[in-house]
Amino acid sequence: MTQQQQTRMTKQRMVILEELRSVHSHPTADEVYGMVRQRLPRISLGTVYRNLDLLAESGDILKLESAGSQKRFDGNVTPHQHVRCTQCGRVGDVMEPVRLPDISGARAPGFIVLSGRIEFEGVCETCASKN
Amino acid sequence: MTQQQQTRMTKQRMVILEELRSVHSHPTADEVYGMVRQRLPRISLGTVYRNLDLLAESGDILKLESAGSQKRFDGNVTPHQHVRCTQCGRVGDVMEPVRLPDISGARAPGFIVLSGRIEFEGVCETCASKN
DNA sequence: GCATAAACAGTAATCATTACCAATAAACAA
DNA sequence: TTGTTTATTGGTAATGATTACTGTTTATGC
Ligand SMILES: [Mn+2]
Ligand SMILES: [Mn+2]
Ligand SMILES: [Zn+2]
Ligand SMILES: [Zn+2]
Repeated sequence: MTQQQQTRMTKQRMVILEELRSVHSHPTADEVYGMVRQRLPRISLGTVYRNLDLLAESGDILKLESAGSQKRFDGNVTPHQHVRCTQCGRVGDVMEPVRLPDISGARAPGFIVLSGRIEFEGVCETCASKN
Repeated sequence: MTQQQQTRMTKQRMVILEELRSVHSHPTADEVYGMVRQRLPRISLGTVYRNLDLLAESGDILKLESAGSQKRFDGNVTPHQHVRCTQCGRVGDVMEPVRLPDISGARAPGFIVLSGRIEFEGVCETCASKN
């Protein structure tokens, strides 16, 4: 019988969660580091990474996956869809979600398909104004 | 009048393209390197990366956006959908594609939504048998 | 308070990808 | 065929994001 590992609510973890919930910007780990450092100037980047992973694992935040580039985090765990700017990688929330059609027909040899989601691409205002 | 930059069909570029077209496995750059090295033992990893990018830019191959720490490449450029194994990151092709609904209603403040695609997740045979 | 071990700060290591550069070889005209 | 041009190469160093390590700190329960 393995002892259930305790998790402690540290000041660092608390602040990371609060900061992430206070924005809609889907920041990267490095951006979270910048935000949190205003309140905890001595926090280390490693602590930010560790807690972002732990918070994602416990379901308190979302870890947004995308190939290659750096990962982004979301304090809003209610189901919603995302757009990614193809130029800078920024992520935004999609209002009026597009309903995902029935997935059950999707066959992929050698795979068991479990879920599907719609992934949007576009351009953010900042990048659009640069063109 | 800037002179249009020439592109040369080198042995390396040719073999990378051929090898990528000969498989359905959506290999990573490192896996392509392994495949190509059987025919060109002296090729460098940098050359593989460079050519994969050039081939993707010219539309001869696809650079997949799907999540994971490494990017994956596809020699099949005809439109199709992908599943990604959540355990190992392997990518497979989806037969009987699920039709993407009209996305023109998708609004995202601060973004111009340009496209959408369905991203599938699941488990590959290899990982499934390990459970 | 005191003991325990989860979590921390600081730092080194890893992994994927890019950048650099002198040497090589496609492409093309003579 | 030979020569000229310069895109591309192999080898290697550098970068950027993330993870691992380690001695110290601190949240938590008694
Ligand atoms: Mn969001
Ligand atoms: Mn494919
Ligand atoms: Zn942008
Ligand atoms: Zn798998």
